Amino acid sequence: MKSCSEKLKPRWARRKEDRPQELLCAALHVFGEKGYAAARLEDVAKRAGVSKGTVYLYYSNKEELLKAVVTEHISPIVGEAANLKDEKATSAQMISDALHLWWDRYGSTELSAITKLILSEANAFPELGHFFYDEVIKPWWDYLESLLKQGVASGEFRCQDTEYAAKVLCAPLVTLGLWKHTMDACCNLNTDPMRYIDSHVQMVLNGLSIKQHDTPHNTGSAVRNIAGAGGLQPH
Amino acid sequence: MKSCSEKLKPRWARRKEDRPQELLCAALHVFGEKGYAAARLEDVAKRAGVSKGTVYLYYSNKEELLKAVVTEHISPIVGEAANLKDEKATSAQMISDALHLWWDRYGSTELSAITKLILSEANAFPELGHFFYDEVIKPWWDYLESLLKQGVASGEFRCQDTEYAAKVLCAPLVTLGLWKHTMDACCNLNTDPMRYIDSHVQMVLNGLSIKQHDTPHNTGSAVRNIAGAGGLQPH
Amino acid sequence: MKSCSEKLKPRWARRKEDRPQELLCAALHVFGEKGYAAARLEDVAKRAGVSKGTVYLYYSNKEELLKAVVTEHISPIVGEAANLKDEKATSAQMISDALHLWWDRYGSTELSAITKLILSEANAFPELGHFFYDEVIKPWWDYLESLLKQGVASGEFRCQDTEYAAKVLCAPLVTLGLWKHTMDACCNLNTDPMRYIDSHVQMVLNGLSIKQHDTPHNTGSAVRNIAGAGGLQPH
Amino acid sequence: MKSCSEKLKPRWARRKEDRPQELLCAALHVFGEKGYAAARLEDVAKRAGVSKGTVYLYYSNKEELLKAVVTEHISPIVGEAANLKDEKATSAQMISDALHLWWDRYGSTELSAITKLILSEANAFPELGHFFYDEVIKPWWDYLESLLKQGVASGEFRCQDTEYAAKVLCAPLVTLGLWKHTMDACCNLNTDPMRYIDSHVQMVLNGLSIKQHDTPHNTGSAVRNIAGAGGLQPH
DNA sequence: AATGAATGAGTCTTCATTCAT
DNA sequence: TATGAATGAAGACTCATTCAT
Repeated sequence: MKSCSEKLKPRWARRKEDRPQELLCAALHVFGEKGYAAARLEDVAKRAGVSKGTVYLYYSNKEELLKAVVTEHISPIVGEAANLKDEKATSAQMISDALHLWWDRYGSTELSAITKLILSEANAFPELGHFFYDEVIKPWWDYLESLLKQGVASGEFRCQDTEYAAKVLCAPLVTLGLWKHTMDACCNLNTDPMRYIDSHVQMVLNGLSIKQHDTPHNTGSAVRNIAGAGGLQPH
Repeated sequence: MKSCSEKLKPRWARRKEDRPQELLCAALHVFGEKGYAAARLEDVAKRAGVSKGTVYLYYSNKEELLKAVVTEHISPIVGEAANLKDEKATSAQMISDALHLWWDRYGSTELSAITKLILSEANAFPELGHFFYDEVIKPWWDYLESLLKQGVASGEFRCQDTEYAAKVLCAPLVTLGLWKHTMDACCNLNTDPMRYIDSHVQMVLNGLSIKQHDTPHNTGSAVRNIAGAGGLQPH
Repeated sequence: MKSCSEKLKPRWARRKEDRPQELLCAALHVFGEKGYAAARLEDVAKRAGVSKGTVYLYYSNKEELLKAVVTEHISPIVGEAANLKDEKATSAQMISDALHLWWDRYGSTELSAITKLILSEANAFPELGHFFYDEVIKPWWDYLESLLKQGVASGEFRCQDTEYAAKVLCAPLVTLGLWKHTMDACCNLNTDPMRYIDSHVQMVLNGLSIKQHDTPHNTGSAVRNIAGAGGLQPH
Repeated sequence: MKSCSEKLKPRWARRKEDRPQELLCAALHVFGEKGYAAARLEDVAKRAGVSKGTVYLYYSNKEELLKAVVTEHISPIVGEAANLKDEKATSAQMISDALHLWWDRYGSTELSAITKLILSEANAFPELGHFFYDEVIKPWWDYLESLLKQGVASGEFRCQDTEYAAKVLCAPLVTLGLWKHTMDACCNLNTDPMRYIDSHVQMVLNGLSIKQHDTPHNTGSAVRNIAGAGGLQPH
């Protein structure tokens, strides 16, 4: 796997042993809350209980700290999906397990702040986005697709487009993770993750429709009902 | 209505009425790409074809510009979902139409940069998150839930938890919109929106499982297969 | 008299006829209130009921406007003191009249804002200070000194140092004019000019002491009573 | 206590404790010379031998710096007048001493730049004017009035209006302080403070008139002698 | 290794000044 | 003449980074 992390490791992996993890935790928190640009290194230092200068003993600058935050936090789950073994279980069960696993190991922890961080900063630091895609997203997509294919092969699942179905399967969990870090907080919502995941699993496995039928074509009927619909400007 | 890319008239010939929209377009682009904090007003001005000072003739400061970007871009779709009328169509068809509508009217336009912007800045500007939730998200959730309930009432759908199912229904579209603005770009992916939406619609309507059954309980089987799984720190 | 104004007139005196006096009045008000640097030309324009650009039709820039404000407002009283004729009155009466005249013609009008303006800006625009000194202050000093000398010559006054006594005679009126424009306003005081001037006139003519004696020497007794007197730093 | 002009230690050796006073000295000088609005913080910093950013380590912004300049420079003389003790001296002697004291402790130092500063900025920062009035002016007025009353009570002084007489007594010293900072500089005058104060003291104690009489009423005679007297506009 | 005072480049913001109408 | 939108130089302020201790 030609991942970004391999290229990056020589640069980022120095002083791994003695690098205080408090710094990375503090940085994830502050970066996650404020975004990279608005985060002040002094706040990170304060939160880690050290002085501003100390940060520079471990990370040569703000950008390196960001990269370390992402890579170090992610490293424990790098390749995790790829190592998931086939189980002697129904495909439905394995899909459900996989989605719950993602949530347990990722979405429900502060690690999910990483998602927000990467989405926000991927334009400024494309290698971070690439790294995240290679090490986290793609393996999960591949794993979910393998489950789907296995289910189709065994006659348990119907699925015409396993590649995109895998992407779609992940999506609500990603959204949920983002949600917990943003809208839930600012709107005083309190989305229940288990209820959310269960709804998702239930829907994608059994479907909404009692009587099976082809996917409806987009009739555009709803669109027609919007009076005076006009955007600000065509983009 | 002129497109953002047209730069016809010389500076001085452009009228006061045109400026705000030109600035809002430019600002959405720059804010969406860089984030609020990292965006330079000079870049916004340059993109709008004006000088730094001109921005301040229309928006009293950077924050007001951000708020205007969000509110003005969103205003055309405010209440849109709430105005969608019931159709004489199957519920399946209406769900499909609704999801396609969302994409046509929102996800596929530069408006979707708003989502990223709001997720990134909701902590710093909670009123923006709140506004977006009240005016865009909640109405759509409500609309989708009404469709689900209608389908259940008519015997067409099975759905135990219409509230959360509505949230889940939206999620992949949100993710897709974010994706187009971040990972697709930085990883040279080129996710096909129609194929993605169709997979989503197909899955949620018909379900993956050929033989219907109860939602599997989370067995945690996948988790057990991960060796040495350990996060950076407990969060 | 080689006054600054002669050198300056060629530059400042243009367009005298059609130059709107509202502009100068507005400028005096705004400059007097905010000071030169903090005054916005737009405020001057607004107060004069014209647009920003119009100011530039009459004054080539902010500095010229300031100079015009000073010179034009002062010109009616330029040389006024020098033209005061000897009266067939007691010197005491003439001193009193002179001080009341200063107040009537100068201190009590918005012209006194000029004093504040000049004191504030004399460092930045020394020629203004010089002009004011030559055209207003010096003639008044000379006039007052001439009255004092006349009084001494006629045996009505005792005065050892007519030059400095003249300066001192003016001083309370200057202070009063400044006071009305600053402290009176911000501290809600309401100093009564007539009562103030009368006290001044009474004191300088008749003196406080009932029994005449020499000016006491500074014994420094009061100083000795201040415990721990210590400034911020020696200057 | 080192003087402002000493620049001994290299930047890095100066301690945190020294900075504020160095900055306040520099700021008083620059504010006093240019006025608040026209003063550039960079000039203050340069004069204090530090960089722009350093100012903000000690004062959160320009306005706070101004307030600190005023309050810190004034604090040593706050209440000073109120603490002046009665002396076993003639009231004339005490008046003379008091006026010389004011000059020694205030007018002759760079503290007198404060007066100019406050007069210039009292409109913009009324609390500064108020503070100065409460802490410096009013106590001095009260002190001088107490001396006058004491003199009247003991039969040494005649004074009908001690309240206003006290105000008038201060005024020439205030004017002198302002003068040294403005007109003296720009007009190359060199007013001799001692001669000035002595003239003032002599005049107010003994009076100009050899033969005592009532305060003359304003006859307006001088006014009548001015031909074509006409202000710019009625104010 | 750790500190935190100091630095100065970079950005927001203001406003004198210009200029096409 | 008059307007006011537009400009851009200048200055307040922030904060990543350095460095003497």
